[in-house]
Amino acid sequence: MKSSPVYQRIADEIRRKITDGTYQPGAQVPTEAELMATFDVKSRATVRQGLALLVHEGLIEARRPKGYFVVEHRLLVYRPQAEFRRKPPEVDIFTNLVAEEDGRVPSQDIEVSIVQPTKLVQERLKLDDGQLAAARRRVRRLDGVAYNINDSHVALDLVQGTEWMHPGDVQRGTDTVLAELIGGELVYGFHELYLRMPTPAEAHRLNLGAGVPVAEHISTSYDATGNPVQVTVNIVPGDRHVIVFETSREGTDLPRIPWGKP
Amino acid sequence: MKSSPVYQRIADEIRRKITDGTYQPGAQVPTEAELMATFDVKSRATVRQGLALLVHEGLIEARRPKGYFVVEHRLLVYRPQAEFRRKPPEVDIFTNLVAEEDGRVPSQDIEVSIVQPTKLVQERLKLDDGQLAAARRRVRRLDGVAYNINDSHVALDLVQGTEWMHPGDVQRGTDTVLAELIGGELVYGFHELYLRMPTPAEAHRLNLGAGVPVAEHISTSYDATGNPVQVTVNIVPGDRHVIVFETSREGTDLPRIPWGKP
DNA sequence: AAGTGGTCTAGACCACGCA
DNA sequence: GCGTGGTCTAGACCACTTA
Repeated sequence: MKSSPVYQRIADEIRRKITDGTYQPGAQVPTEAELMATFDVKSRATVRQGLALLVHEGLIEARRPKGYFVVEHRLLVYRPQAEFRRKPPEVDIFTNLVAEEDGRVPSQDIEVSIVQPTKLVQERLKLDDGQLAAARRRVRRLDGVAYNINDSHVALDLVQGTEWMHPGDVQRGTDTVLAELIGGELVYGFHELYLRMPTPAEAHRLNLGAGVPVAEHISTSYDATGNPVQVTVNIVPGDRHVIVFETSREGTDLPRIPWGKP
Repeated sequence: MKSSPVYQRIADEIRRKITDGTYQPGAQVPTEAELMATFDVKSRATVRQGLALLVHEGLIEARRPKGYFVVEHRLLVYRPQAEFRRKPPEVDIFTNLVAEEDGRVPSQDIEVSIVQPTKLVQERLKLDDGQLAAARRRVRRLDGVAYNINDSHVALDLVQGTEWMHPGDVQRGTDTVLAELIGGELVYGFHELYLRMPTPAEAHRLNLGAGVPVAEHISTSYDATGNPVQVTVNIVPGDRHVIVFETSREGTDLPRIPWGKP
C-alpha cells in the first residue's frame, strides 16, 4: 500500500463531500488558500492540481473572485425520434422539449448556406462527387443561453429555391416541406451518437465548462424507398440534456408510458 | 485583440496539427523539453499546462517514459435496442456487437447479488419501500480489456431461485428467462442517456484516459401491459463505442438499411 | 481596496520503463 | 543509465469582480 499524492487526497476528500451531500450543488468548496492550510501544503500549485481534477470531472467550477463552487445542472429532455411520433410535426422538436419546462423563453438563430458537403454528409446522403448540399444551421437558446447546435444538410438540387432555405422559422416545419418535395413522408431515422469532449470552438459557442462532454448526434432521415434525404448533426452538451428514446419489439405498438424526471 | 496565454498557444498549435493530420493518430507529439525550447518558455509547468489541456480534451495521452502521443480509437457499435430486433435473442447483444469485429475474443465477468435497490432502480421498477431487488452485474471484455459495465436489476420475488440469478452465461438469454417468468415478452424499452465524465472508480475499472467521457445508459424494459420489469444501467465509454439506434414513423416497418462505419 | 483565481518562473526530487 | 513524465516547492505578478 503506497500513499497517494497530496493533490489526489485533496481531490478525493472534496469529491467525497460532494457525493455524500456535505457540499450541495451550488455550494462553495474551500478556497485554494484554505486548502493549503488544512492539508499543510506549501505550494498553491499542488492544491490547484487537485482542484483541476475536480473541474475536469465536471464536479466544480471556478467563479472568480468568489472561489470554487459545486456545479448544478438543469437537464432538458432531448428526444432524437420525436419527429416520427407526431403527424404532422406541427411544432419543432425543440419547442416541444421546452414545453416541459416552465417560464423559459426559447429562441433560435438560423442561417442557411450552400456548401461543399463534408465527407460525413456526402457519405450519408450518398451524394456524387462535386454535388452540392444546402446547410441549415441553427443555434437553439433558452433565455438567450445556447442549448444545442443543429446543422441539417440536404442535396441542394432538392431544396434550391424552396421554403427549406428560408433563413428563419418555417411554420409548417422543414420536414413537412421536405415531405412535399420528395412526394412522401420521412419514415425512418438512423441515429449515431459519438461521445467526446467539445472542441474549443464548440465550448465557446455553447459556453461549456471544462468538465462537460458532448454527444455528436448524427441523424439520417430516409424516405419510404430507403433513400437518405437529410443528415442532421447535433451537438448536445451533457450538462443540459438527458437524451431519451424508446424502442419496441417489431410489430408492437408503443404503449404510452409517462416519464417524469428522476 | 489581446494575446492568449502561452500555454493556450502551445495547445492550439498542437491541436491544429492533430486535426489537420500533421500528427496522425498514434504519432508522438513533441516532449515537454522540446516544447520549452520551441516556444521559448522558461518553466516546465507552463508547457505541462498546455499539454494537460489536450489530455483533457481526449486528444493526446502520456506514455511514460516515451512522451505524449495522439490517441487512436477503435469504436464498436453499441445498439441499445438490439434485444428487440431479433426473436428469440439467441445471442447476447454484446457478442452480437463483437461479430462485427474480427479476431477479438469477447468475455464477461458476471456477478449476481441481492440488493437494497437504489432510488434510481426503485423509481423505475416501481418497487415498494423495502422491497428487494436482484442485481446481475457484468463487465464485458474484448481480448481481456473492459469495454463496458452493465448492471441489470429486477424485483427479487420475480427471479429468486431462477436461472436469471445464475452467475454465469445463460444460454437462452436472460430476457427469454424473464419472458417465461412474466408469461409474456418484453415489448417496450425506454432509454435515458446521461453524458458525464467517469467517476474515479469507473475510470479505474474501465481503464479510461483523462479525456474520455461516458454515457450512463439507463434502459427500462416493459411487458405488454406496461409494467416495468427490468432496469439496466450501462456505463458506455466514449472512446470505444458509437451508440446507434433506429426510429420509424408509427405504423411503419423499418427498412433494413445497412450501415458501415464512417 | 481586497481577495480570489489565472499565469508563469526556476528550481528540486522521484518513478518508471526502455536500451 | 538515461530520458521521460509525475509531483512538489516558493515564490512573482496579473486580471477580475464584488463589497
